[in-house]
Amino acid sequence: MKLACDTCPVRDSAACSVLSEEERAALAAAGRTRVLERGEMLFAAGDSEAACATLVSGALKVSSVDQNGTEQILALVHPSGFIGELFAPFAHHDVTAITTSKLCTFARGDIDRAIETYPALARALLRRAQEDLLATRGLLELTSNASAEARLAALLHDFAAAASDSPCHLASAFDLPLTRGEIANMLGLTIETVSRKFGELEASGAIARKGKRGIELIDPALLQTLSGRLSE
Amino acid sequence: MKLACDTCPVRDSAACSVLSEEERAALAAAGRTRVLERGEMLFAAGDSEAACATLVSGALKVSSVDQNGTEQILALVHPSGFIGELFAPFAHHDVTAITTSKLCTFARGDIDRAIETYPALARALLRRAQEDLLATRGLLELTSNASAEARLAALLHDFAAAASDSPCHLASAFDLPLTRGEIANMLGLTIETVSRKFGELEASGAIARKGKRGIELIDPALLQTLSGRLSE
DNA sequence: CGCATACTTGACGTCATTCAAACCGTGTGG
DNA sequence: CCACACGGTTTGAATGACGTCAAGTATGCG
Repeated sequence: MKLACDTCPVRDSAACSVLSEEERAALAAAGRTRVLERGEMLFAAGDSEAACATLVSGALKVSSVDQNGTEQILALVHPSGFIGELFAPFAHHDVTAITTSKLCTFARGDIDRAIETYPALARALLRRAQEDLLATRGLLELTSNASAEARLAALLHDFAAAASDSPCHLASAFDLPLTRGEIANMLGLTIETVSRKFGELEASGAIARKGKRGIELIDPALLQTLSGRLSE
Repeated sequence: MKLACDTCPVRDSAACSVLSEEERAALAAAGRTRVLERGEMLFAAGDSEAACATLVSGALKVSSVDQNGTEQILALVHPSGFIGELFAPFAHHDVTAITTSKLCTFARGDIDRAIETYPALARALLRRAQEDLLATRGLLELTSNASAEARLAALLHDFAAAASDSPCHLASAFDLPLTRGEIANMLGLTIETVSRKFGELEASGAIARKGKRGIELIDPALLQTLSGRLSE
């Protein structure tokens, strides 16, 4: 499918937003849009010709599978995020849709060429890479030291921030983008522990559960306290 | 101090190696070399005008301090590595020398200008950022699921690889670049657990300890097995 | 209606932490 | 030269948090 940049919801926030109209059109000629349903993979660890992509809508997870066969979620990708290891000969991780996702994909060679041709694009991708690095280090801080309760509280806090429109406010109610199992994989816990801690957070009055996925923030300040983070 | 690129040990591997002689000279005019002793900080979390730097020799750690006051090591930087958050208004983490380190530092404004002027430099930094991302995700995989023994075994394996000259061989003996406390902070463990696991690794015949810092690899294959990693 | 998938809950075991004490190499001062 | 203190390390015993195993409860889909 051809790209339709004109109506793209992330045209002002994705990496390609730094290009001029003509440059964008030239890049778009090489790209293809693709839709992935939940569970479909963009590429798997080990793929040698893994595509690169900008996420237009939906959500992806970056994960790996260790020798025990358990999945470990390393990052979530939100709309306008960029996926792709530009300099590695093969992909190191799996990338999978966690909700129906629309992507703008490019062959590696085309992206390589675009980076050479449009220096601004290289700078934009550099910026994204540094932001990804920061996010990954945040997850690392979380999973290394904190208790199970603190990890879950912090993750809920992040989800509430991501679900909100404005960058500085929390959404007071939102749906979990992940299953319990995925939350557990992300936080380095088990499903059972996550489930128990959800119960404890609800009992403590920090949150309320609405069905399986719905979360309502009753006491955001308490959640923040439990997460063990200073108010940022 | 002025830069002396001609005799720089990382002149062929650092980000600036992609520049031509003239370009490098122009960039060097803006840079300053700096030496940090163990424990000295390049910059601290929150600094608004944190410098950027290429590490010439020695080793650095990137760390943050959580509200309990415990340090969490997020990454190690080896020679030819680049440090600096180019797009953030302030530094998010501390950067500290763990051995006497020689750096090539640049003001943020100068680096910003260089990235605009030399597209190849932006691409080189993009590559480094993606490699850093990969390394951080590796540490994330390690600390999330693995047992204390597996974490330590994997870290020792990495150190052995880093201490070796050739990228595919392990050094058979090397000195630990970190104290027990730093290893513990890096792996999300306590000093006591690290010390115990060192004892168990030695008892199992995988390694031998020579003094406080020295490590000799007796059975690298066993170490790999204990680390729970498939042979890569 | 029946099965599958996701989630919850309980009892029990295990591994890492915690608290406490001893150890060791090094530098300092008597 | 020895006594001493100090930082880093080792070791031990007890506690506790999370994992494991196992059963039971929704929710949804064919």
